[in-house]
Amino acid sequence: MKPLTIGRLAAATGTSVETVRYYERAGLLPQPARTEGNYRAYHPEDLDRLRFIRRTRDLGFSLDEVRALLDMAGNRDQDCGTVDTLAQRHLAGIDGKIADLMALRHELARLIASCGGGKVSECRILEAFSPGDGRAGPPDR
Amino acid sequence: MKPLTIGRLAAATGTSVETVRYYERAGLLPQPARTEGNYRAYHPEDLDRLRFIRRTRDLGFSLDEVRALLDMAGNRDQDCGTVDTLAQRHLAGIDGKIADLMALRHELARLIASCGGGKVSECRILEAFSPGDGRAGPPDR
DNA sequence: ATGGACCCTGTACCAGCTACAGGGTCAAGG
DNA sequence: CCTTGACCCTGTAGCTGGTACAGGGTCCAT
Repeated sequence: MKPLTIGRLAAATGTSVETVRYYERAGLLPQPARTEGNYRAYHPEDLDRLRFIRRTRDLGFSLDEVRALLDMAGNRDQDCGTVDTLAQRHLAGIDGKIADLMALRHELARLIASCGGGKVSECRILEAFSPGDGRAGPPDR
Repeated sequence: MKPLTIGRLAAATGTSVETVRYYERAGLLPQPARTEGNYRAYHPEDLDRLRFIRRTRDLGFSLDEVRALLDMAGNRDQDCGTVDTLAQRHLAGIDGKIADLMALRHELARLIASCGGGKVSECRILEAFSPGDGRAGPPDR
């Protein structure tokens, strides 16, 4: 049966080889055994671990959070409340980001709606980017 | 009257001095004149320009986009359609991000709701992070 | 003249990768 | 057996948008 090289590991998880090595450097993946020719030789469990990492990354957790989650997942007898807490906090962060983007979106949409074409010198969008005074108009140079 | 030093410029626009210098390096702000003692000496127009930059950055435009917007604002006789296009594209990008975050948010909320407390070994959240098979559970090591 | 606030340049750092350069290894085909 | 090409190795630099020093110089008030 085929050895689990870094290329195969990467392909099986939709990761790039470089990213796998990066995760190793970052301490998310263990340093694997090496073959005679100094190739990384992974165990099938590493596949699970990497999939876990990808999944949590896809859910927007930072590498630090992923590390914490991996630790938690390792302590099978520990209470799962910490996991829940971390997830909740992450959810709150996401909600914050959504709210920020919505506000921004509305402002931008309002600006765009105000553009009636014409020359730059009378463009409402650019005006809105400029300071609120009635002076000379947008920045020089 | 007081010379417009970098500190004053920064303070007047809610920017840090370091960021102002960074914008200069990045080509967003012109290289200002220098005093005898090699201090940057700004013109009042630079204030406008920096405010423009801050405003567009707050609206989520990248530095590249800001540079483009500054160029457009400089060509006062040009058609403002390009500005509109850039803004529209930016809006679409924001909408995309919002959609992504919403999807992510729902998934995460679902996961959190599934957590009934207890030990890590039976935690639904961690399970959901793991590969979809019924095997040994979360990553080792 | 001295202290403190300000300014200067240059460099390194953050996340989370990505993209080389310059080599070594391995397996298949001729 | 040798070559070719795909893969792998390490190490380093780059990206975005700043932030944070270190180690110096300047300015101004007291």
